[in-house]
Amino acid sequence: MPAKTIPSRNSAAVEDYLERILELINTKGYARVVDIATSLAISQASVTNMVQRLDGEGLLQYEKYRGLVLTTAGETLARNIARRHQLLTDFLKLLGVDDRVIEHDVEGMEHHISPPTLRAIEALTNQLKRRPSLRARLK
Amino acid sequence: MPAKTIPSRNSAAVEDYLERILELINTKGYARVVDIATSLAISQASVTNMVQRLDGEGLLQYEKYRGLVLTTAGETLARNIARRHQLLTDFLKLLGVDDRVIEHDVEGMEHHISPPTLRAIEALTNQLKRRPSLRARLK
DNA sequence: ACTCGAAATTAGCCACGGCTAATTTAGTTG
DNA sequence: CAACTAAATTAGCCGTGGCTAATTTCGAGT
Repeated sequence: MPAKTIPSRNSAAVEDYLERILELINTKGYARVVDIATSLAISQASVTNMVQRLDGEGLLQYEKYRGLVLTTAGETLARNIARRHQLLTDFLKLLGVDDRVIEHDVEGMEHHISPPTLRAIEALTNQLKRRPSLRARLK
Repeated sequence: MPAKTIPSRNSAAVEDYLERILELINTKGYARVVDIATSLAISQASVTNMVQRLDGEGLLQYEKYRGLVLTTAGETLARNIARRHQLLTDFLKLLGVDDRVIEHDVEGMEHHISPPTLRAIEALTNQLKRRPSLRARLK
């Protein structure tokens, strides 16, 4: 059995990067530094920096000037982040929150929702989906 | 009409400080640097620093070695923050999330919930309160 | 009034995650 | 195949918000 990876809490920034990288790979087939930078509205230099860090943390494999791919660990993590993002978006959508506000708030809060809380919100969302009368009462 | 205050986005840190300061004032009648530090689990030096900044931003009045009081602006802001915190806590409580998890998650996410989202969650919470059968379905 | 300990402050440091400017690389194109 | 341009990288900077260590202030008690 190989050495365990140190837990190393993932910062909100790390999660944001992974989320966008996965999204780019899913939609374009690859994630270049310039695309990540544009998507996150930050400079290419900042992206290069972070990508090197994520490589060091084993979340992606990166070759200078060549490109990057997510590792298994990185992809698994990114998928979980994306799923959490989608769940929160669906939830707020059901509550009738405006799309712009949803986007803004989810981007902020998603990094702070633990698995148990997420499961609870998921259960609630599912109930809400099959109770249009209840949803109507929320306006 | 006096000069308008510059919007100046309040950081999560600023909100945390104001929240604790109001809580201390409400429970002990005053908020000393040492109490704020203990409550936030950070050093007294960090608190002194931030308190000076909050004074500069007009959220509290601070006199070296003497103490501090919230300004009207600071108190109003702190009350809104506290209310948002309570609302989120109540909501997750109704969902059956564990108290420890609630505390942790609310502390993280509270700073990212905008007023419209908060209102939507409030409305939902109120419906949930009068539907024990629905609540039961969430377990 | 003095002393002494707790509280507060200052000075100087650090990591994070941004930035710009300058440089290097790679790929396309004439 | 040489040159040009877009992409990427490096170097060096900045603000935020923590920290420790050293110093200063305050106030209580003898």
